[in-house]
Amino acid sequence: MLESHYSDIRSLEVFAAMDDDQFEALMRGSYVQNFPPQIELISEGEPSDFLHIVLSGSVDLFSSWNGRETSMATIHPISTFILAATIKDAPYLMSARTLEKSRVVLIPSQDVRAIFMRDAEFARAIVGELAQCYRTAIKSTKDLRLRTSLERLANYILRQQKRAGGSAKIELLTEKRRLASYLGMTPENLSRAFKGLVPYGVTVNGNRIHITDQEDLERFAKPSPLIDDYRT
Amino acid sequence: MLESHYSDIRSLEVFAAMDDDQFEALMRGSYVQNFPPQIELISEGEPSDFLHIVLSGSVDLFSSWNGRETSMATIHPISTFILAATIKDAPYLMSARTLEKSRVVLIPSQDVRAIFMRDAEFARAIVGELAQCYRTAIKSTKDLRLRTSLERLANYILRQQKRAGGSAKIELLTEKRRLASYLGMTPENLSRAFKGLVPYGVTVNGNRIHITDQEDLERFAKPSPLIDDYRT
DNA sequence: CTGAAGCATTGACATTTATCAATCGTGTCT
DNA sequence: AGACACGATTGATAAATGTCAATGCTTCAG
Repeated sequence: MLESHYSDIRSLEVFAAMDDDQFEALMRGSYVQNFPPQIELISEGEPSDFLHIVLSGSVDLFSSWNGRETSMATIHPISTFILAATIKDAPYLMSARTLEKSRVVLIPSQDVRAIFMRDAEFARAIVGELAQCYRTAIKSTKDLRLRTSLERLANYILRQQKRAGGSAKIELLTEKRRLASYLGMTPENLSRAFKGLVPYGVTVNGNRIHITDQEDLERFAKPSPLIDDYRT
Repeated sequence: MLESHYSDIRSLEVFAAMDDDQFEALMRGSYVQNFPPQIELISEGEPSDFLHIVLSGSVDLFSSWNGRETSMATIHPISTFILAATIKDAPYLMSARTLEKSRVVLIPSQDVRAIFMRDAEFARAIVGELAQCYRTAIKSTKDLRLRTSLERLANYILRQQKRAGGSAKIELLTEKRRLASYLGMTPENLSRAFKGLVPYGVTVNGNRIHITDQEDLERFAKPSPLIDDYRT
């Protein structure tokens, strides 16, 4: 693998504290590949052969059952995904597909596990990462169980606004059909939900969202750090 | 703390491999307490002062938002809970209450974090535990997103049956109102869902569930190891 | 420029789920 | 035994969400 990405990857929390030699070893065994959009990188149920890192582009994690499909999360650069399956040497619970042209690092799971056993700093870093993933999953479950679809959309908009710096005008970076799936509803209902937010100070035009009444929206959405703050 | 529980706790996967001295140190700083039923042990949002271990009885993890409440999981002996919050030194995302008279070990979170930094074996064991928790959370999200309430109930019954050894007659160990909350529905709908399963070979009488047609139920429930097998 | 493809939107309708109120059943206390 | 408390069930109704079909709007290839 080209050394040009080393520093980017190294700056990830999971790899930051580990031993130099171990990191080199990990990188030497890994591959970097470019994928076109809509390529299925992994399929749920398969053994976890590689730990993945998105360097550029974006990746959708989704799951299927009985002919239905749901989008579980979107991975943006630079981050790893399916770390838990790699560590436990267990089958993937989600499938992954590129949303756009993406550059992805593949690190053989065996190597990750071997170095996990050797390098205590690496092990500790993985603890931090997994705890984060777990807590994010719990938050997402709370979002789903405690809120209606309208409330989920309202809070999603507020989260995106925060990520974008707090401006009253933000842009949707995902297709609406995928956003609908992510929010646990149909595209038709997402359309209606956007209309349902007009009384609370939200207007939509294509990908542009305009928050005309921040206070009103927040009063309706009732965002909570225990659900909506993905950093803690 | 009394030494009589040491071996029980030590046999937990998280504590099994760690250094003897470190384990002793952890135990020396911890408390064992007996709680009556319906006591709120922790509240979401609070700082995570203690790692908890249920020795006997059972504990319900639940969350609230905007006046609504949902049961997230039930903890049975012997297991830890809220490990992620302890390790990250972050606020609890869920509240916990005893369901029955319960014996609980409280280990100061500071001690856990200190020993986590010192003992590499402990750190690795925590990785295993967190990966497990994460994967269980993902499975539960898939259950919720991909299945109707009737399907969730059907699969719940099959999981309980497996846990109970596979007999055609099993007993519900939880109140129906709490089961309803856990399955993401109202008690009224749980009643109707049980009736809705009669055509697929399930009859209910109080706490007793009788699976009269195993094949039919499985054909309807379509259980999947990627959702319903909590061990992998 | 034009047509085809694909997503988004809308309306009508069906299904699922929640809510409210009443009733039933069971166990407990006196 | 009788009264009470409490969860479970039932029925009627409302609200939320999904489905289907038709239409609108962009984008992009030819």
